[in-house]
Amino acid sequence: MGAHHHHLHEGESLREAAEHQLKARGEQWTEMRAAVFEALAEFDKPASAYDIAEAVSKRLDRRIAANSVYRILDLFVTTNLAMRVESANAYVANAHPGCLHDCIFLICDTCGTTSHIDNDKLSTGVRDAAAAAGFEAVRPVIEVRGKCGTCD
Amino acid sequence: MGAHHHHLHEGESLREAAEHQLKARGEQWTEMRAAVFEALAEFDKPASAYDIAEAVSKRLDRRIAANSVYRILDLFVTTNLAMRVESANAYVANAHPGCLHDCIFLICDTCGTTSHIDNDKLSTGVRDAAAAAGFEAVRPVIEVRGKCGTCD
DNA sequence: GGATCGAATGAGATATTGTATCTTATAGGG
DNA sequence: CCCTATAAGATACAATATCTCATTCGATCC
Repeated sequence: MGAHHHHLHEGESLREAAEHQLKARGEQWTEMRAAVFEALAEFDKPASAYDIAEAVSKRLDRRIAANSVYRILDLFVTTNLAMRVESANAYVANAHPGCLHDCIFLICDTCGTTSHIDNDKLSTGVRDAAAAAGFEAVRPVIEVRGKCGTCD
Repeated sequence: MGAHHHHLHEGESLREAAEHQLKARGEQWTEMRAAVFEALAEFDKPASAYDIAEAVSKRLDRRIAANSVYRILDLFVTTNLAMRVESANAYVANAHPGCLHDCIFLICDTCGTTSHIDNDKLSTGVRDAAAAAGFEAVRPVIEVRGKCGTCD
């Protein structure tokens, strides 16, 4: 388990935290970005860009193209408002946008539910192991496919 | 670095090791599978299924469809003859097919070259952290994006 | 006010990656 | 030699990702 505690935002307060974080990076908090973030945050599983495009299209009652969503998701990932789950080709909202971690995703192959844990000892270990091999780690990807507690 | 040493196969001897390993699993070593394995082993970077389809098409001088390649790659992954690099949607041949590890990929974002290390302490740590969160780890995915020694 | 510039988004095409289904070929066991 | 199971071919399609160019909208400057 991560040995530390975050204030986990949810609902309105999460949206506000995200807005604040994005603005702090000198980026705009537009209607479109708000819609993408809120749609993303409402999914209880990692959502693909197309899932989000569909959700946002409903929300705004007009068709939103995938490329717009990809652009915004890329921005969210670089500003730590969202994370990409590589092994699922999908995205999740970051519940504590202000806080930077190498996070570890646990993805249930049965129900698709994904949780994430932080473990600085492990992620540091991965970075160190890379460094020992002469490799400069920029972005560790640590994901575990398996079975969650409720699917046992 | 991994704290242990494998006999790393290469060229003909790697092909033979792969053939042996596949047969030991009760699977056939067909011309097609051999062609896919050899094409895969010749790439110095992770290869996509379509890259491989193209290479095999040249090698056999007839068009090989992607789905055949996917079928064979899936087989190779389940029999540990190859591994999938999730963050690159690509595959690499396993240089020591008889030996089972949770491996750690180091993928250079500059040149694409990918190496892999084994570190049982880390992969066990990841599995344990998952277990501590009530999650049954089946397949850890540990990959590091960054910059390799020669691209510094 | 109008000209201009840059950031954000729209529109659509296209590229890439992955699956499903149905048919045909072929290897091995009776 | 025939039967069956496995492998591979053919084709269509679905899902994911990127590219190019056009448009919109503020902000700024004149």
